[in-house]
Amino acid sequence: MLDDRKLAVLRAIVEDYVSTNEPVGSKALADRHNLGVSPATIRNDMAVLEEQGYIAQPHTSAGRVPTDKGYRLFVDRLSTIKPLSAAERRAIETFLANAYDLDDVVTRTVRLLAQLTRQVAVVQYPSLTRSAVRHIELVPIGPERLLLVIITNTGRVEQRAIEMPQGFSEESIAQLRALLNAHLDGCWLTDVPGVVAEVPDRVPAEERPLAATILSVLLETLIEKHEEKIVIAGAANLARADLSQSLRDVLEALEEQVVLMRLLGEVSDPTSLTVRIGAENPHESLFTTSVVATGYGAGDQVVARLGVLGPTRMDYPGTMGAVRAVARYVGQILAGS
Amino acid sequence: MLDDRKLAVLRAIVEDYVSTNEPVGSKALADRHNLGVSPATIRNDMAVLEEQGYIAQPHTSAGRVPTDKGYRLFVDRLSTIKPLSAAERRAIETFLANAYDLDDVVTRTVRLLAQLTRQVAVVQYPSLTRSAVRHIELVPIGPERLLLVIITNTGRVEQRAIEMPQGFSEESIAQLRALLNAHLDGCWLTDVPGVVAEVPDRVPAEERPLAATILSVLLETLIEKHEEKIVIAGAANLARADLSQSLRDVLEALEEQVVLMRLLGEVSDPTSLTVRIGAENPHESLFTTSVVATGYGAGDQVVARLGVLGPTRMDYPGTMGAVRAVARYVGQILAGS
DNA sequence: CTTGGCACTCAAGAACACGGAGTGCCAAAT
DNA sequence: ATTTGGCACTCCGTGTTCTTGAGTGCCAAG
Repeated sequence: MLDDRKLAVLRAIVEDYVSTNEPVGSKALADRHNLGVSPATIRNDMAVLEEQGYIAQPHTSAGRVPTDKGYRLFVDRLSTIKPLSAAERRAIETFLANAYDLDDVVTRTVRLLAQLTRQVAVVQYPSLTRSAVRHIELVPIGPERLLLVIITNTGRVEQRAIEMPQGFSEESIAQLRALLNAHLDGCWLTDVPGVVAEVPDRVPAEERPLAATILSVLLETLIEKHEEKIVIAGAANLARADLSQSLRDVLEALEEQVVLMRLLGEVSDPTSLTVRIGAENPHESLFTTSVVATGYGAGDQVVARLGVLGPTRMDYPGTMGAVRAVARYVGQILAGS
Repeated sequence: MLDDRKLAVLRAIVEDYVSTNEPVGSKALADRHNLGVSPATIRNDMAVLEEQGYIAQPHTSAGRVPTDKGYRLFVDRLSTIKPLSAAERRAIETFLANAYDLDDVVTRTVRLLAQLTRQVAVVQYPSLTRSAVRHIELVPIGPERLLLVIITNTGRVEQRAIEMPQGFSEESIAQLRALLNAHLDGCWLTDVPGVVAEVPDRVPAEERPLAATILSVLLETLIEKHEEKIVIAGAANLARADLSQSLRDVLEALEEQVVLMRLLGEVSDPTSLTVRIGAENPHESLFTTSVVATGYGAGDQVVARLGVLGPTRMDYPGTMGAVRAVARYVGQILAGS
């Protein structure tokens, strides 16, 4: 149906269009890529490609532009992920190696990714579900207020204020803190609810109401924070890509956590690269954009995802290379912690 | 030099231009505002205003547009801060009242402000300098790694990992933790360095190296985090305002912490509203924008600042009203904590 | 199946006219 | 001394028309 030359033509069209941002015609193709055939032949091929929906012309008698379907074919069959240059690798390494903090790792990663790809970078904080409790702290911050702090082995620190209208005593807090840590230390976060259910039995009867309040907040926090935190960087790069009118919509979409979640979230395979092109995206405002995402984590377990978003007219091989490389390095950093 | 009517004309020009986004001519002014004089008279006044640099015409024989200087005069002498509508007040109250967390307060505030003003909102986290230590926690998270957590009375939680190649024992950590809390609890953050200096003397000689490492990280953290955290929201609103070409530059500027700091930071009077118009801004990319900012905090002490950024062609009275109102409510929330 | 030739299409740009909003200035009116 | 109507003038924006050129589709010959 599509012989090799037609595929080569499609590849050439994508490459040229990505680099020039102008509809590409048969003559230009014949010149720039030595396909060994005349423009007329290319025209015939292009007619077929258009008929099949891989390319389109903006107006009659303009050059051709790849469609979403065309990009899809290009990504799936016509391109190979471009490895980074040595300089880029070094940049990643030095930039990430100096991070001293989970926050810092994430912040640096998102900036790095934005800079490397010259696109909007999106990084999700390591998931709580894959973490274990390292320590639980209860700190009084007022006569009727308590701060609950949960520290996980992935370095995340969750905090939450608790209102205690009935008040509390220092000792009962200390007791409860010890109890919680004894039971929950090292506990897989997904197992916490089960373990917590048993705790009240070990508490003296008069402390039960206090404990109940705190435990319910604890569970609530874990569930709420389950909706993961996401940071973005490089929004300015969107202005460079001429999404023109829809720019505003895209920016708006990027400010909604929910959309971001779905952007990275819905995946088939968590370890390999996911590329979502144009209308494949989960939100209408993003129909003129593409997303390249992947999972990252310490070792082989995926704890979160990261990726970039840009115009569908995007350098897929390069972007994919950068995303993959950054994800790997971040994984190493996390594993080393 | 400028009689009342000329000022009225300037006010009318600013108001019309802000609402229509088109250069305003003498006839339109005479119609829409009943100034009681003819267009010809207004033309004379406009000629004077232009000569003095308060207004300008984009092209010969176009209407007039306010200059930065014109906006400045408008803000200083011709406008009164517009109070919010009852509905808006209620919106603020319900939206902020449900926050359960410092993070949550800040996040909600910045979104609220963006929505209310339909501009880019910028909110600074409460400063550490005005806070006191509530609790210090040391948590082992590996054989050679320790997590230092500092909790302040403003609800901020700072964390930082510490590498301890020499290792450590549980007891010495517990000891040090107790010691630190005994000395630093309730201690004004600005006083911490002085107090910390005395700590080593109270530590058994064999623990000194351990303590020294931790203390130095503690100080470092306080100094580093001194550069405050800032969040923004509503970047999409920039796309609506037609900053056209410079949009990219503005977005880029907003991604740099340093610029943001200076945006809110350089203030004469910390409690009242600061308005910085066009070229008064500290960064060249922001010369087509204005900033309305103010301090906020519990009671009368200012712990941080917040504000919005938009095109110089901005509804100053409305924006100022919203910024002031939000700052007050946030102050109340913080005071209530 | 490929190629050169050819007529056709259409977007983008230049040249031009023109209507209109707005100005500046002046002389008359208040 | 200020305000006002009148008037000539300036340009911006818009619409029209032409031209140019890149690119196409088709066809007949290689």
